[in-house]
Amino acid sequence: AVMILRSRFLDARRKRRNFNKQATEILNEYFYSHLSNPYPSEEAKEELAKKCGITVSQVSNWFGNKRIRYKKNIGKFQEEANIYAAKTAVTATN
Amino acid sequence: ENTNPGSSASSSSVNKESGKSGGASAPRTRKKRCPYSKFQIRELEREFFFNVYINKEKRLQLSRMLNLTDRQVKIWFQNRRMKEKKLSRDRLQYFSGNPLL
DNA sequence: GCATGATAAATGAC
DNA sequence: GTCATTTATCATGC
Repeated sequence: AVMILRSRFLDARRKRRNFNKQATEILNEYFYSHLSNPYPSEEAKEELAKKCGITVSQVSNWFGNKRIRYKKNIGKFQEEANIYAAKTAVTATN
Repeated sequence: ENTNPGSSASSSSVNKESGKSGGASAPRTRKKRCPYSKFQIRELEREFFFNVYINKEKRLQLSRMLNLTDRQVKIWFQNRRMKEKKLSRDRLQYFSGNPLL
């Protein structure tokens, strides 16, 4: 009985909701500006979580998914990579 | 419902890689993740309910019953403890008026 | 129909 | 042992 309730709690949490566009922007900006080492520290994760309005676990999930999906098909993310590369370049010059 | 390498008679299959022997052994590919059956999960959860840490004796017994390696059972308990810890953190957030979510 | 977030096996650092 | 992670799988959004 206890385990049933427990599994209910888990399954309920698994109902997924997409992040808002601003949060995705922030996460992608960090990812593509640290493409050589896309492993944010614990402090960086907390800061990203606060800025995005999500939990640290959700930040870890996002980076885990992003790293492997990027590695598996770099070509598919090339356009996206260029966009954020240009974006960070602009902010750097300003 | 399950094509697990453990569900039935097929005993001698996948694992074994004990090879640490003479040098040239291949890069030993990572074992492909195979989800466990409902029966296996039920028995693992049942034991986890009694004690979060499993001793070697029960581990071997359970691994034979479920057709898993003792290493798989050991790792399952490790992951299960981490899962329980995360659940505790989530419950804390849930009951402490956190404006997240 | 895939994109996406979360979870479940499996590895490795420490 | 913990714990961040990789990888595949699951469940949902759209």
